Amino acid sequence: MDSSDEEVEEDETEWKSSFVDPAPLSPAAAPGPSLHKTSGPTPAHKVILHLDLDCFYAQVEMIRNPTLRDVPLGIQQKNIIVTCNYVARQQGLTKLMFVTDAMEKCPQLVLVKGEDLTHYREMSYKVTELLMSYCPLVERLGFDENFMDITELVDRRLAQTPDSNNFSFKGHVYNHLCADVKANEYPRLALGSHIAAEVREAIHSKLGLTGCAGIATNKLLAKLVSGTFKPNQQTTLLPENLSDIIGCLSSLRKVPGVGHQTAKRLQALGVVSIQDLQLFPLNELVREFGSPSAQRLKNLAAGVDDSPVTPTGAPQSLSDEDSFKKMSSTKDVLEKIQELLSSLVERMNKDGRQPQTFRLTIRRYSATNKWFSRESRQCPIPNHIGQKITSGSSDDAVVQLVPLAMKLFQKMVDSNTTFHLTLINVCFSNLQTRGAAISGKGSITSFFTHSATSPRKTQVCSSSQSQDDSSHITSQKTVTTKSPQSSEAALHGFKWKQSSVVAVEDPLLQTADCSTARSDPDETNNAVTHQLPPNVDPEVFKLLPEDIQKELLSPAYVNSLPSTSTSPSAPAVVPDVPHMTKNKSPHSFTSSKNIEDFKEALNKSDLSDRETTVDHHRPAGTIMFPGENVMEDGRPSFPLSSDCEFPGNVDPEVFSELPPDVQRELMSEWKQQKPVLKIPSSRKPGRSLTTKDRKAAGKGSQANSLLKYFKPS
DNA sequence: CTGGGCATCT
DNA sequence: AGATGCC
Repeated sequence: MDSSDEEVEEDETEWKSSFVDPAPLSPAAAPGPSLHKTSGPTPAHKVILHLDLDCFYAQVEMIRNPTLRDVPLGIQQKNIIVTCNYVARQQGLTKLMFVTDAMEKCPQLVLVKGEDLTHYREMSYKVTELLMSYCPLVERLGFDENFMDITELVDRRLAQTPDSNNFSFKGHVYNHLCADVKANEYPRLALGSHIAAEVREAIHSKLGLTGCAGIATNKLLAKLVSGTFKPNQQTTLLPENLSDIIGCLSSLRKVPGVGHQTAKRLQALGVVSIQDLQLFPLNELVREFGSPSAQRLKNLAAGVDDSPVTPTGAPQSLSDEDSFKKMSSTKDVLEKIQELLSSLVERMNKDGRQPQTFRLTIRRYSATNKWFSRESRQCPIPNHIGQKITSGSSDDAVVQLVPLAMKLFQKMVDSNTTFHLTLINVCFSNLQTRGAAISGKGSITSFFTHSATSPRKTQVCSSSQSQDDSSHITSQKTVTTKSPQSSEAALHGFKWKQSSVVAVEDPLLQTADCSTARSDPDETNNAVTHQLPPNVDPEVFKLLPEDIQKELLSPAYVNSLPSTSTSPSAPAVVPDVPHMTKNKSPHSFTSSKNIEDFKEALNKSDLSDRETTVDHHRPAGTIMFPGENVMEDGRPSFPLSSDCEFPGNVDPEVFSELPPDVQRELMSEWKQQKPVLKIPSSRKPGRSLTTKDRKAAGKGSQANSLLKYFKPS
């Protein structure tokens, strides 16, 4: 905001002289006088390291199957070679080629399917973990790139270097054949290059991976320079060569941060090259992009990047998706969602955190629009379902999530009209660290809560920078929302960390399962289920929105296809190497084991499901639960005491979807909490409880989590 | 004839 | 909720 508060990332005086056009200056690059705001040691350059693993997916597959090392290898996702090893590149293959083109160019190409990212993801986090053992400021960019702010590491090393006249560079120095003479001019970058070499060596010796590194004074430059010598090499950029590396970019698209859309808009302004952008009047740029974006673009064109390395920590969302040529039946959608959810729930469980939000995303086919226009709907995840995820009752969780997903699907797609989907994505977000905080019984003795009470370590991690840096960082936008998240992540990274490496089950979490195993003999006989299409489990069916039920029972589906598994085994594809955890096994809900699981789930979730009724005349949007009478306004019809009304911010529709036992639990919860929460029945529906409200009201009680059912609007 | 993730900003 | 951008 205030330019005077901004840290001066780029020491202009060091490179400006070599820069042809000094016009583009960062707003942060305030004139001299405002510099001595901080009287720290030096407002010196940061030292940023960018690490970029070579053809990452291919490397992982070559580790899993070493016989692939010597053959041209391509990683195939659908019809695309997303990456290939260097044997293949020698024969002219590049990233993101079509399979047909690739096979044409290289007939001996060996293909490995790469749609399941499990192994890549696991290896990716191992790399990030390893980097974090050097310094906490590690930011991921995709699965195969990491930024590190090694300023402190460098300065520490510099402080304990006796001979300040004997520095050298490891690896290449951009635009220098032999830059060691310059090493004493740039001792910190020189030390950075040594750290980079050590880090790369560690990645190689401990994980068997090679990669490139770039060492520079900001993220933009580090990233730009890291790719200048490939593969498995590293390059340092001296400030005096800034204009070189910026100037030799062939197009604006090469600038990280300038994507397809931005480049198009710039082109419309007549801005095509870096130089164009450097010379383009800021005013007009602001008119097109707004002030922040315009300023950012200007800075990028000047090689200026004041963005901090923001520790990534654990991901803020987990998602799983699949794309396909055509999907046009509700049954197929249902099955695909089941498949995606099964795998996603497993991952979520290993992560250990509890998701509070579920999102379903689709992409519709459109001749013109095929790439873009995804649509999504999201909803809160009822706590009892979230607990099933964290407690490991994955099949139960899936069974209960499918109806939620189908409900969201209905909001986007009218199943009465024809539709044509090309992608489905399921996503968990709003990930809560305090996993199974079940209060009804027992305090939260979980491992997490314990660590959460000692936030000391967090501060060490996230702001152990020099005073200059930390004050700068906290003045940046990122920290307000992100820092709490990443602090959490840093704290709880343990579970997250362990899970990504070994998949350890936390016994504390397991004991936290609140499901009081109520065994109720249950017979699943009803008149409807025997008409169900194949692959649709009756128990799942019962939980589905009524419209979906109708849809699935329509003659079109009942009469159609025996629907057996399709196994498209491509000719040239190497069979997957045998491994224990096949995450995306197309296990659907047809196996008897799973059916048993669902029965068990239903038994646990309800005590009175003697009979099942499906009311086809029920208005859309309500779900019939077995054994419960639900009135049309969504309120349960079981007797309620007069003082137990819905709080004003309860969405009846959401409430109606809850399993009966949870509905009862909620109602009794309200009876108890109402005096505490002081929710007037006249409360405006538009306003929901704030986070603070919830914390204050529900601290340590189940209400805290249950109240999250309510829609904010 | 187009991946399967992630993140941020609006 | 969508757009955009990164890999």
